[in-house]
Amino acid sequence: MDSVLESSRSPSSIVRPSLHEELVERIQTLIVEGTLHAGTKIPEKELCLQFGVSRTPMREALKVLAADGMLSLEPNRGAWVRAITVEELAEVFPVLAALEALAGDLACQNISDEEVDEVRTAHSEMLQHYQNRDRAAYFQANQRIHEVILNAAGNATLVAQHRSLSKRVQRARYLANMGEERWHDAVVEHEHILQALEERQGSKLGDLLKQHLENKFGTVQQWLIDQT
Amino acid sequence: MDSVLESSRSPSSIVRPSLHEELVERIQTLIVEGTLHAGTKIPEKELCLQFGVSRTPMREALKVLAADGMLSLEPNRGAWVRAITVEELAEVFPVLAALEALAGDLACQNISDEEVDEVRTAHSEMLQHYQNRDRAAYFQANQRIHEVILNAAGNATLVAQHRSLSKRVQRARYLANMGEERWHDAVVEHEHILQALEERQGSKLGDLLKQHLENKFGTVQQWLIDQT
DNA sequence: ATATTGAATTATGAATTCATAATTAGGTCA
DNA sequence: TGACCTAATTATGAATTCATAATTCAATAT
Repeated sequence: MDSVLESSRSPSSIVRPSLHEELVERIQTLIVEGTLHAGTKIPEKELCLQFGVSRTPMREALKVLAADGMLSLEPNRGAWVRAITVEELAEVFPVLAALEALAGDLACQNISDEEVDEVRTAHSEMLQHYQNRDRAAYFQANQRIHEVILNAAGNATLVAQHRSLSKRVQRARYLANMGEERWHDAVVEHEHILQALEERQGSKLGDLLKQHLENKFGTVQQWLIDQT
Repeated sequence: MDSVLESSRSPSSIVRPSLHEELVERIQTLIVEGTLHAGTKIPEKELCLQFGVSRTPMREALKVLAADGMLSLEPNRGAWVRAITVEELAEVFPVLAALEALAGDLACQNISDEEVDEVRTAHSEMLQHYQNRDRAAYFQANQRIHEVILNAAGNATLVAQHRSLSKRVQRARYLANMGEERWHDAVVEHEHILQALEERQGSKLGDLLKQHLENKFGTVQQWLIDQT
């Protein structure tokens, strides 16, 4: 989980994250990027060697990641990368949707014109990438839109909870390619999302984001099933 | 955070939780019960002595608790029990409310008649305790109602997220006594909650739970402000 | 050839040790 | 007395060590 806490005592004290925090980040990245893939064992020793740390901070990091649901710890058998199941996906998406809905609602109360501009820009870029059928770039612009909205909600706890859940499904989400039809619909949905945001219609934006995510769920679920 | 994962390989394998897991539980309890109180330093050495463990599993537990927001780790200065601020309270409650709303909605789809009975029973007990102005017992019955609804939603991820956030505000929630008027209103709200549940009106139940929690927020916030 | 046993190997969980940073205590000087 | 500096003490972060559990692999029996 991402910590909500920022606890530097002096305003600009030198932030030297402890080893385990650094490791949590790094290992997370390895998982999301697929270097460490679902269902496989975490090569503790290797990772220690690779990162040049001892087992102590490495194991601290593994404990944190396990508490956050990224890994599972099998007693005396080590840490394993959690394979996301259809069941878990079906659990995570509604929760994520509820959090996004809240984010949308709050964002409309707090968002600055500059932030709306950011969303607009990312939206235009996304459209461009859609025209070019550039999935990777589309995905990135899309992510940015949701990120700006989430941050605009001005609720660090909400951001932390969302990120924690988001990470668990991020890889599946990235790999599950939308069909042509669904992709088109997604773009249309984003048009409405942008509009609701511009008009600061919080409740409506919340609903749209929720629906958008639930639709995405359909795609990801199908992909996961196809993976056997 | 609570882990969502259950990973026993054989059906009824002997569950021997690792030390750090056990410690996470125990320390959590110490915090919620107020033995370790907000703003104070965690006496690492003492706790090790008390629980008869070495620093290694203790520190693993502290890392997990910090990741979950219960503690903050100050580099080279140890772990401190996070003091909940009005700002954090204002962040946590809306998220909790959104999660409860979802839980209510899902619960109406999945809840069994037996579970509704459980809620009814707890509700009656709660009324009795209200009559007697027995705050502690009221609080407990109240907690049980919300717990049954949450579990009835049948979404382990949702339960885990809710519990994680709930713990952070649980102590404040417990200590903040409602005024006579608010208490009465809370009871009335619970009547409506029970009714919506019995009629399986998911959307309505969600709204009621959300509103109920937001009202509770008012009480807790005021209490926290009064604490200076 | 396959299944089974048991020793050798390896990995894990936890205690201990060690280097370094922070805190405390004691002493000096204004 | 009280502020300031330094040495001693203590606590922290991380590496290492150690006991035990799991796994591997060769040898044997079926």
